[in-house]
Amino acid sequence: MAISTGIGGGDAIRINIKTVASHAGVSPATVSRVLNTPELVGQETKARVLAAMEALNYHPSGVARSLSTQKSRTIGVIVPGISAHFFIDLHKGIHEAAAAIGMDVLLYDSKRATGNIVDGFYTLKRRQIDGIIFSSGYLTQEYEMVIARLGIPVVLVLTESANQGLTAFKVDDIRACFDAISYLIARGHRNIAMISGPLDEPVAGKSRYDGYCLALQHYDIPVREELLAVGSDYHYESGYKAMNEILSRDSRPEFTAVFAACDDIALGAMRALYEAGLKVPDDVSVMGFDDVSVANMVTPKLTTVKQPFYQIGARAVQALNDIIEDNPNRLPPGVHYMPHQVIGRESVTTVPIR
Amino acid sequence: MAISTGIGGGDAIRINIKTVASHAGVSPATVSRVLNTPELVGQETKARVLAAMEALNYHPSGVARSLSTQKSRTIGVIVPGISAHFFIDLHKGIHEAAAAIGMDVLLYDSKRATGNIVDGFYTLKRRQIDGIIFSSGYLTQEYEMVIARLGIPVVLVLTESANQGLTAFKVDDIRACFDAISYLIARGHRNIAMISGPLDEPVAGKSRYDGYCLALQHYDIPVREELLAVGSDYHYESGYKAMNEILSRDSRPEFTAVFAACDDIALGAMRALYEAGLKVPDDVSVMGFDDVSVANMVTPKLTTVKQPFYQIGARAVQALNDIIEDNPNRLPPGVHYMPHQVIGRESVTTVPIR
DNA sequence: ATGAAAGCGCTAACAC
DNA sequence: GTGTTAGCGCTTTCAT
Repeated sequence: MAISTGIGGGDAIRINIKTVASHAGVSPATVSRVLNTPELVGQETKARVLAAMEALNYHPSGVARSLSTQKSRTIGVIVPGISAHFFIDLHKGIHEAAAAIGMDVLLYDSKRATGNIVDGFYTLKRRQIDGIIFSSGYLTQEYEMVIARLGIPVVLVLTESANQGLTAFKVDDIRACFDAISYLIARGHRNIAMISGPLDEPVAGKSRYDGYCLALQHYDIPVREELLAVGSDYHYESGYKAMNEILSRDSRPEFTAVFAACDDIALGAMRALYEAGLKVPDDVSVMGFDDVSVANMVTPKLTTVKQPFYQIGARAVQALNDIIEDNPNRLPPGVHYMPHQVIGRESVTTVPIR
Repeated sequence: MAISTGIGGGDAIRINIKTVASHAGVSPATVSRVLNTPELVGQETKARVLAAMEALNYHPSGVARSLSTQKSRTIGVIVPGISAHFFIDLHKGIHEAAAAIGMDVLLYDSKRATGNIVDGFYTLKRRQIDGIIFSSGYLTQEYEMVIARLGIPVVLVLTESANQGLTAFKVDDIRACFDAISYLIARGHRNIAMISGPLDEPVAGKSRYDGYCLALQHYDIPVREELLAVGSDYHYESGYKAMNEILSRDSRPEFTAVFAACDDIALGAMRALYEAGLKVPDDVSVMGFDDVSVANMVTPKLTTVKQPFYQIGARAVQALNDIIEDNPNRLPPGVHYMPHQVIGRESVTTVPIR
């Protein structure tokens, strides 16, 4: 006998709930109770158990617990790459909100060599995560089907889904860009160039350009094609290249301001302007989007539109948890817009009247 | 009977290994085999099982597997805050290397509201993580004792431990700073200011200042106290404040270059210099440390010392895995220095001969 | 307030 | 090549 319940003669003795129980002279159930519902345990029994845990250096197994309860207290986060400045605050919001409710976070990079997005869902499913926060681009029908099959709660962040069946948190990109351009127009700019992201990308690509167009039209300013350059992604280099592309067009268009689809692009554009001998903001104003931390660390400090990444992350885990716990007052599916804000700094100035 | 082995009349049928087994007309063990050691299973049996999995939309439970194998294929990472630019590449290295060997990563922020470092060890222990990568400052004796009690493999990153009992990966900070200062001296600088981190912090604080002093001494240049400002942390604001502090000293010391303990500090210093009407690099050269991505996105581009964060992260997970698997050719404990590199860009220039 | 016992879903000897 | 069975460490009715 002696199924290795304790001091049996073997290798390193594994301290588990049974060991603690027998050491404290109680049943495993009681030990479990002091761990989970201490109020249901008698004072002195509890004390004995606690002492035994301490003495035995006991650490309850989360995986055994998860197997038994069918919950892992873990949320999975699917992102496209972990290096964007972009994601720092989002992760912080997610992590802190998760920590606050005793949840852990498992990150899945959908761009990593061996995987892709669908793989991410499967991987996280295997891990028994309780829910997923998804921010890896537009959520297609295909993904929605996978999610449905898997039966995992999913909340979207910085993006939205094809048929609005999932709850999502993001900024109103069109509106935010409309406001950005209005800010520029209010300062006298009328020839405003834009460096967009890929236009076949619905959320940060197309809609930000749409916002730009809408604002121009609203103020009766013609949208001119020669003032647009489409970046191939959202990085510094793309901004640099795109700006140079505009600068080197046959008939170099006049413009007093540039609006970039994100801060990194704006920084690249500023560099190109600098190399072309143009001063920011004296010769041309530059406006970014995101308000990543570096926006405030460069000279001139970048005027931009702030996305509340931290809050978006935090709200997402709350919403996800509400779904997981089946909280009656959980949010309905659909996009929930989070407030953006134009942050005026140094890279935009008023156009001198001449 | 019918322990809910399958079609029993209940709520949502849970698909587990048994369901798949009976559906395929084999035993659970065989299903387990096609999952783990497919080569030991007959061709057509395997096919039947695979088909059953597909048909039933089966996803093996990682937690049950972990409970059974006593391994979670997860590594924990303890960091002080997740927002430093600093950590982006490190995390990328860790994540990609981990993904490559089928491991997941659980991040624990030691600065998060409810926790501290010791708490982090306990939390991760409960999660049954297989090992820990620690980068939350100097590893004290106290922490080493906790680690020993917990019996978890730990690898250090960007830091070291009190008694060298753990394997660690980092740059040789003293040497790296020596090289940085030598680079400046080779370009004619002799009056070199430094903005250090807190000097009571051994790895990035004290040792980087030591490297600075050593280099000066090596070239017979006196170390002058009025050329040092101690930052209260490693952020932009500290650099800004520290630079202003030097600039506003009673007898403003002469200097042609500033060496910062990290890039963020360097950026703050550049701002202070700019506001003081001093041009970089014409009036004063600035040298950073780290080579975070923004170093290359500002104008003038920052000359700095590159720490190979990505490689450090990747090496750490390899080393940790070797310890976990008890690989015979695993690395010995102690610090393993990773190569640093001076990256010459625009913020440092040669001192004009006068 | 506490105990007994049956699972949670998988793996790993050990048989055949 | 495949099946049997005993756990892995915890939670959770159901008794008492």
